[in-house]
Amino acid sequence: VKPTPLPRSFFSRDTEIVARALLGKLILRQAPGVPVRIARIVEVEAYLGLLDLASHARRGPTPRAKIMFGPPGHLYVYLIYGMYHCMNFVAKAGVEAGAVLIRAAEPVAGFASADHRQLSGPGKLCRALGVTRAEGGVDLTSADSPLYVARDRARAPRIARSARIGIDYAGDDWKHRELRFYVADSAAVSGPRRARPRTPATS
DNA sequence: CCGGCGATGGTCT
DNA sequence: GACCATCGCCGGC
Repeated sequence: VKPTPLPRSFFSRDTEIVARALLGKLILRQAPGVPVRIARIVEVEAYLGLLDLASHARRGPTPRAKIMFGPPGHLYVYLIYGMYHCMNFVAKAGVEAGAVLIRAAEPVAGFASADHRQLSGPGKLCRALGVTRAEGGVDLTSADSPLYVARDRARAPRIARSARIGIDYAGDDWKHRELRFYVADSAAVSGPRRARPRTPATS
């Protein structure tokens, strides 16, 4: 029996709220001839749409960005540096055009490798899940979709936050805003942690 | 362990 | 024609 997808109302909220709420949720990836792959989200970034100078939606509904101006709960996938894909969940419809970038996850089931960091980074995540622009626009709230999102049976994780990664081109206002959220104690988080635990001296 | 850099192609001006 | 929400290799310490 498949887990029940999160409803559209989950995604139809402020993008920052959706981003935080996605931590600990499960991504279910189903493709013909491949076992179902399941991953638990541990790192995300909120992109606030038209006004956000770091967002692809900042120039309005261009061909690439127009999916973010549509209904929430759909998938936005783009190609970066000519070789990697990144996946986003559309969070808020209409003019706001919010989206949440999924930056890292923990493998739960269905992966060929045992590497616990194989999903640690937005490009690595899409590569391991086989997600490309071909999946762009799919409905994340249907159990029949090639990709959907569901609750996990787990307590709410401890959450930390920081500035977003790789957006130095955005103005001073936006590049410092703490719109990256991650599970504080997960080893699968990519990039820097706010307070890196120091290795205790070993005897 | 850390910083620098190149790969590679779509998107928008 | 410039830019880019990345990754992993390579060399220096």
